[in-house]
Amino acid sequence: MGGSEIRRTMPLFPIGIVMQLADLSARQIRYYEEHELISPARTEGNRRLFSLNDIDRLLEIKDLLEQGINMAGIKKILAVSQKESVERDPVAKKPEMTDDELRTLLKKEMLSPGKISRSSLRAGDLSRFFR
DNA sequence: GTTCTCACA
DNA sequence: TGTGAGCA
Repeated sequence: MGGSEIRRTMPLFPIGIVMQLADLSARQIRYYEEHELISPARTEGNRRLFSLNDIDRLLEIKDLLEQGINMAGIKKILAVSQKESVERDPVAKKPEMTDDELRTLLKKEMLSPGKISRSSLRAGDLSRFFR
């Protein structure tokens, strides 16, 4: 296991930030959670906290959804992705997205068309990820 | 101000 | 999926 794994699973972002990064409504994000497509952590106050992995998954879900795949299908595909990373030979090299690639993807999301109002984001939340 | 759950003129 | 209510 790479030490970067903990960085990706570390609960960091509230739903508001995730909404902007993944360009999904809070309703959708919560809906996907209900269907166990994601499982964000919770604060003591019951607020959801998403990790980079959660966001990565959300983007994947969004992608599949735009391809016309329904919840059942996505759930299945995501399950396979999970299974593959688990069954993946521990010794073998993992053809997985690197942290850097993930950051690049998120950065791209922030700067993608329609997100000119991203100024509020630079304030803190992600600043340390895109130094 | 933000997020949460619940419910639907 | 959106939206609004009523809380914390």
